[in-house]
Amino acid sequence: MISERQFLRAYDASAFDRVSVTVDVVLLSVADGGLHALVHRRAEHPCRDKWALPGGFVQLAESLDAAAARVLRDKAGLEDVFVEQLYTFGEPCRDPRTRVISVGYYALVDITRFEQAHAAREDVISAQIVVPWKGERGGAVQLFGDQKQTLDVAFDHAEIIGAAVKRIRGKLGYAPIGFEFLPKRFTLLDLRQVHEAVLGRRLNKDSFRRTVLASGLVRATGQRERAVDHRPAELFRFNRKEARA
Amino acid sequence: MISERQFLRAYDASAFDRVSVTVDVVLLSVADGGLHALVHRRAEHPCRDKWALPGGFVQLAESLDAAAARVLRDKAGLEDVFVEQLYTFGEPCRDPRTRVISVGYYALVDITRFEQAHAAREDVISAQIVVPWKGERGGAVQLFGDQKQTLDVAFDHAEIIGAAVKRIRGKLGYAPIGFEFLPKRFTLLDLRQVHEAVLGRRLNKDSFRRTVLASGLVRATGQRERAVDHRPAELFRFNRKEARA
DNA sequence: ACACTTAGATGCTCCATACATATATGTAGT
DNA sequence: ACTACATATATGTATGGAGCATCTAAGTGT
Repeated sequence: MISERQFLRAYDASAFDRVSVTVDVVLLSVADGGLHALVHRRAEHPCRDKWALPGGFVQLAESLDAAAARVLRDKAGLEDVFVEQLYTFGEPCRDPRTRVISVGYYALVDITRFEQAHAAREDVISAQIVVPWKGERGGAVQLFGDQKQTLDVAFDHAEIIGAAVKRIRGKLGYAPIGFEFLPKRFTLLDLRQVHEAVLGRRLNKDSFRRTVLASGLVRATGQRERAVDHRPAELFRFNRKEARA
Repeated sequence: MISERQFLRAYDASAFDRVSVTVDVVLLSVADGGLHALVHRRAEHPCRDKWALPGGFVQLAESLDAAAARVLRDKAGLEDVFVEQLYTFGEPCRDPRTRVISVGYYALVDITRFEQAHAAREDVISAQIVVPWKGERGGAVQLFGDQKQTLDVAFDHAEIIGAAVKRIRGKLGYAPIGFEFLPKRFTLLDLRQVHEAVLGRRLNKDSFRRTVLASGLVRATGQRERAVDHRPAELFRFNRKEARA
């Protein structure tokens, strides 16, 4: 274990006109009517014991997208995930060690894969927890744990999470990204609840239904949900071909 | 003058796990019913004589936004410009010298300032020309000069320009960015022509008028345009206060 | 058989935009 | 001064999507 002071000295010595570039991934999912982001507790300086996004340095021969995929594979055990670049954060002092520019990404998974990622890497990273995002207050992103406990977030990662949420909120209106939060088969209620969770407000049941059916983005499977104590809803699939057109 | 070969050797020698980060700015304006981007002819290797975006390396103690503002000041003679981060381009071989990651920015100015930027720096950069953007063909961005001459664009800068155009096209629908292309006072025809140029299609005259007036984003000045051989239109101003709300 | 719950369909209203028409206000020509 | 012309500006109408209410369908539990 080395001190933060030692860290700073070691990094400063190698700093010239080149900088380090990292990729930080906001892994998002929807559960219990809210958005959740995956964070882990940092085991080392700097920001030790604070909560941080999974991330890693970009390798020399590796594209940014590849780095994001690698981070998801190594730190969350996930492959073939919907992932897109978000924004690049480059304030000179965002990392106390040296100049580190972070290219933010966001990834969207259904709750099953999210739980897998949550459980997968307890050996490598000390802990990973689910953090519901409750909205902004005074311009700053607020993260809450189970009992509305404010999280102590490392670096500028709260800002990155906030930017990710803002981005998918906007994108939900014109891009078929809600499906990424759902399993292969889902009911229209599931889809609407995803949208409500992302947007943070209730949506009209019938309008949502009509809009989605008219969009051609979903295809009925003929199957129905099971083990419900009411009329079972039909199960739909995401119509990826239509989404491209 | 040194050769491309010398360049590669010099840069390879200093390459380890850190990378260079540049900022490239797509300076856009609207004229003659089309979007124009500012590019200059590179005087040095690599990509000598090809057309490139104004850009520069990010300094160690400088934020990304500050780097973009510096590039605009030094290479285009512009200050206080609307500028926003676009996307970060990081393919390993996008620069033949070494690993260079480029944070793309876009800046929007009215045609007067664009002409200023065009004329300002002929001493430093060999030439700067206006490039109308005509649309995509086969997925790749096509750049045309005066006589539909396809430009030979340096690095992946055609991709960056294409991304900028796509971004402002989408953003025009929900953000007040069309005003950035206009002088302080403008007619509603001016504003509509800006929107048409950006979107690449005609808009309904009356609907546009009603929508804009109802948005509260413009404030009538009471003045009218002059020296036109028809009924003069009223001059409006961008209502920045309303835009924030 | 009946109550209960949610799914799913249908009709109506409201609002924003596209489209059409009418009027206003300047210049230019006679 | 009058008229032709061009564009600005205003108003009316149709269309389509979203919100809202109501009705029927199809399961479970008593």
